[in-house]
Amino acid sequence: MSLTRRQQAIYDFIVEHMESTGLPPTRAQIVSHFRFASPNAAQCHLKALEKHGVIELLSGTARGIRLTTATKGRSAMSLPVIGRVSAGRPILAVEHHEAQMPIEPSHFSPKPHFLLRVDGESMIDAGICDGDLLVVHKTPEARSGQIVVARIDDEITVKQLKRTGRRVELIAHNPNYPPIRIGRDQEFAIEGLAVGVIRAFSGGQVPLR
Amino acid sequence: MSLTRRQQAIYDFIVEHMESTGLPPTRAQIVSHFRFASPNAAQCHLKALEKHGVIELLSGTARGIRLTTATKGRSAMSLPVIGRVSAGRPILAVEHHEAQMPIEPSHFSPKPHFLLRVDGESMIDAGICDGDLLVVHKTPEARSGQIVVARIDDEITVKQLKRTGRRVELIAHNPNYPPIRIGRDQEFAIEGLAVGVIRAFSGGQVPLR
DNA sequence: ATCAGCACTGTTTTTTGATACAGTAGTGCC
DNA sequence: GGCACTACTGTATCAAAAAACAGTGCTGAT
Repeated sequence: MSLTRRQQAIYDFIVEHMESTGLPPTRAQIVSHFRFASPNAAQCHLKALEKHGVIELLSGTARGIRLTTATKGRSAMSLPVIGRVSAGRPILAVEHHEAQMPIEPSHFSPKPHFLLRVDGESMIDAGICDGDLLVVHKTPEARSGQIVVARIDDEITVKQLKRTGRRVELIAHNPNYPPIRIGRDQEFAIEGLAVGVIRAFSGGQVPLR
Repeated sequence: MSLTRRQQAIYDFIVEHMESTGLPPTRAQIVSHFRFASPNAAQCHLKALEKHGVIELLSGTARGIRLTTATKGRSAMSLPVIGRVSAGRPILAVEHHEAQMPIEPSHFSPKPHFLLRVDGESMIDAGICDGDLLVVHKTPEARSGQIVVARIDDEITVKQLKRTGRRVELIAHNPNYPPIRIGRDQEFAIEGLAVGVIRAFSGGQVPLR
């Protein structure tokens, strides 16, 4: 059952009012915004919205309007954003922390541990662009085909993992970058598994190929 | 100048109350929580907190307590996730709300208003894949070259905007999709501007081309 | 020793705000 | 035509809530 046009307007006003002032509106504030002549107009609309289940009215309390949809499942978790990783230092070292960013952990699986700023275009065909924040689950294990954050000697890189028998390869997703084969003399470790990407377009700029 | 132990407790109670009920507490609620005998105890504490600049009191309004910006920055802003948009209904209508997700608004510019779930592969060469959440700034205006959320008649689509003189074209970024030219008889509106992308890899699955 | 500031009690006044009751007008439906 | 439903006007009442005023006792600084 969906809202009528007028009910939607009332609902939008409540949301807007809460965002701008931090408080739900009173009946009187709804009345003055919509130029109603009677507080009962607002009251009836609120009752209708409650009947539709989109808000909850707390009887007898001032501004007792609660949004039922918005209140659900917000367990924001703040993850560290890792910037340029300097050689020879562990990836989560304090000096690599660029910022802290809240994300919804339940949106990613497995559980994310940190965000890594992507440097370079080598994974562009996998939809991972320069400057993107890669959402990473910290783990030393990964299956062939997964996108991983890997360390070769002291270099951190993001590539697709490919295991052929005992040989490990890191596949770039950009025709200009050849696959990387791990030599016997190289130190290799998987730092984490890519579980998501967060990108911000800077000023309407588009990452095109 | 920092808060006293007692003032901190009052402040914590306000934050906790707002998180659990969605409303700031009244003086009476502070009184009953701290077992005060007088409403003035609460009133004086609120005045002290306001003097310290951590809250703002809206004079004469019920529950008129606002947490100042310093504390607001810590908690992420929760944006609605818009799923499949049904024809003929406004994009932000309640029935399209799929979920609510906290994000860091300052990470995106201009200010994001909602998240739109991307349907289809038409923008894959711009790094926007099927199932991605597009971070959208709601605006009816956009410049040529920007990626927009547009409505043609009753269909919502994500494309790159191209203006050539008076003609408007929507460019897909996938060689299999031709550009869309807007006819004179078609209703066209820009719903918003893409300011970012959030993607979750489902179970190590990689979006490859 | 005194004074400012904190942390309250106790009381009163005045708004603010919720909510009930009684109606009116318009629409779509069967 | 009658009924249900939306969308209001207009009035009234009472509880919830803000906020002022007048105090008390304590602590720590000058």
